[in-house]
Amino acid sequence: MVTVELPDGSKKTVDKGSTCGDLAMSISQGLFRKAVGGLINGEIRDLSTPLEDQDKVKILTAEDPESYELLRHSTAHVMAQAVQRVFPQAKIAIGPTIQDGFYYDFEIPDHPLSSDDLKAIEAEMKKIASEDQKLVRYCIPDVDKQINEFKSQGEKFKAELLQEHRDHNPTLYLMLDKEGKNVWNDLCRGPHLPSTKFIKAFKLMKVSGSYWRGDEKKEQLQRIYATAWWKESDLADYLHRLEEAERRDHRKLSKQLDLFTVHDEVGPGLIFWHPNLATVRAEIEDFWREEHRKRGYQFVFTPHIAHEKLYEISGHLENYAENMYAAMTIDEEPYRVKPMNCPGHIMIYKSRLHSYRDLPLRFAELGTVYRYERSGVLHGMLRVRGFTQDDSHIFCRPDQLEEEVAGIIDLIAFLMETFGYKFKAYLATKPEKALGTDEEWAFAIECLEKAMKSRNLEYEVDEGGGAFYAPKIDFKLFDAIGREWQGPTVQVDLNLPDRFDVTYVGEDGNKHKAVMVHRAVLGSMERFCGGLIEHYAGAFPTWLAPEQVAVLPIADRHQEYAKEVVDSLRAKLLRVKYDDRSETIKYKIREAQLEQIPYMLVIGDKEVESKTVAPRHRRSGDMKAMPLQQFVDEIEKEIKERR
RNA sequence: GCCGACGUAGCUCAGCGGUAGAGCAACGGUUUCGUAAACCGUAGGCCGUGGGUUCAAAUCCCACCGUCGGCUCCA
Repeated sequence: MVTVELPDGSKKTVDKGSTCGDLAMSISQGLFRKAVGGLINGEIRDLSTPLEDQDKVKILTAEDPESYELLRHSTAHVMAQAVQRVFPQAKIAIGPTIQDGFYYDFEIPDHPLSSDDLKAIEAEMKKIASEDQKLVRYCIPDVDKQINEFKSQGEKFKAELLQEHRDHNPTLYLMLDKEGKNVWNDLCRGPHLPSTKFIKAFKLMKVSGSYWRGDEKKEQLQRIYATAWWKESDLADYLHRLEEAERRDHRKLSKQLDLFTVHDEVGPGLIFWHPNLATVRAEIEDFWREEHRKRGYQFVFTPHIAHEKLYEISGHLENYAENMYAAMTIDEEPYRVKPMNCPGHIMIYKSRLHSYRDLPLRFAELGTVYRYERSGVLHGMLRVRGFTQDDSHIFCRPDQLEEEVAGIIDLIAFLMETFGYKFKAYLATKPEKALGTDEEWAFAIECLEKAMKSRNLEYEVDEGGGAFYAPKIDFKLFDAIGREWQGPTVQVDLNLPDRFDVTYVGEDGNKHKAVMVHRAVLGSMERFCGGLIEHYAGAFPTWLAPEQVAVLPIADRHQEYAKEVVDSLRAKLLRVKYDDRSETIKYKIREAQLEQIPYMLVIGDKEVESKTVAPRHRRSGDMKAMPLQQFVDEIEKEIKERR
């Protein structure tokens, strides 16, 4: 007999050799019918897994979030089987689960997959699901024999994987039909659903290229992305979420709201900010400068090109050359367009000697840099070749590091909250290949951790995730619809202070190496604003809105007073659109609404007579008429509070 | 860079071997109107670029450029 512990803490004793499924059955038949797997000691396992004494077991059903792993992974196998039914020449590679779904990579010689193929594969998958195939775990008794079998089937990828995993108790998952005949199998660690009958709601999403093991030098494969859910309604919800994301796409909104363009004549990845988006950016930059000035930052400007010597010293030519544009020759000397702002800030620091009393120095710049990105990765404003970083470099003494990092965390938290982003922090520690001594890494990481703790900032540790030159804190942002964005970063540079000999004179009269912190809060104006467009779905809060108020006279006779209203609003520095065209009020409202202008002021006979305005909010609609001054007070308050 | 899809009017799209189309926007009139589309008219295109096939190419083929979805990388 073995005794296991259930999630509620109770104990249950079952026969030796009982499986997770047996346990479910012993609890209730209903549970057994719904059971798709087990969570044994925190690990997701097959329902057929034999239980050991003292195991902590939870029976997984479709109700448990962990069960998606089983569903999607098994659906991936069903898809692979279907692909090989439709294309017998297809060879299978790997098929992991990912966020919201899974993919599977195939090599299908001389047949690029089309959307019609996807339909055919999907139809075949439905068939397999209804065949109620059993998924059965099978330990490979003779690895060499199995490798040879894979090879004879032409499954070279599986053979290669098995060879690699030969010492890790490799398993196959067999798929058995009603008669118990093995109709398909895949080298797989599992776990899986007991049967394909649970697979009901799935959809193949798209095909793309990929490489075997993500290596461009290896075979080019075709990847099918797909999603799977327990219920049709969940699938429908998911597809709806995708539509919502598409509706918010910053490139699409840019066309509707006239925000930015790129031009063939200029080049890909180079952004033109139209007046509307430039207004948003200018507001963000003003806000940014204000918050930095409050926190003791000093603003600097640095040149856009520099002699190659600078990047030789910084090491960028050595480590970063593939992202830098080719040198241009000026007076027979090689110059480069700047890919980063740090060397420039160091030049300013090094222009004179610094006493320990001078520190910390916090240099900040909205610094525009240019980096070569391969053509295939460019994406609207989110991935471009020229962009402006909200860059800052803090030079301080080791004893000041913790406090400086804490100050940065405060700034980050304040800015992100203002924009309505939720965030999560990750501490990235020393990678295998790294510069700097163990002591330097340990000290920097300790300071980062202490700073986060002092601010009660929760964080996860990303072991070995640091840059080769720096331990760092990375922030992930979560937008209005829960999507993840790369956010602020704080890095303690363990490289450049050495390369540039960045020092200060200490109390003892000797030179000491300064600590250099690199940080970006918004990241780049391009990516941040692109993300904001999607976050707000184009409806910028009033303080950012390109136009804050639309003044809409109903008929021509109202124009005189409407113009007065416009002038007094403009005198308050509000951004006002005046629509005096001879269109109906319905039409003017519709247009202002589509332009996402926060407030519309309708001016008709009543307003002219009583010297009021009738505001309409883009979301909440018609408001009560009020004196102009009252409206001004309210909107000014809203703007000041950056709501 | 690689794999796949796609480039037709400012925008959204139809046309897919035989004289370039629609709606919206723009422009000109008429209308003077109370909370998401008044009416009439005008203009707008080397059908991404360059080659080829054909009596004839937006349409078929090739190359290039760009965009999109991925691979990879990252602010």
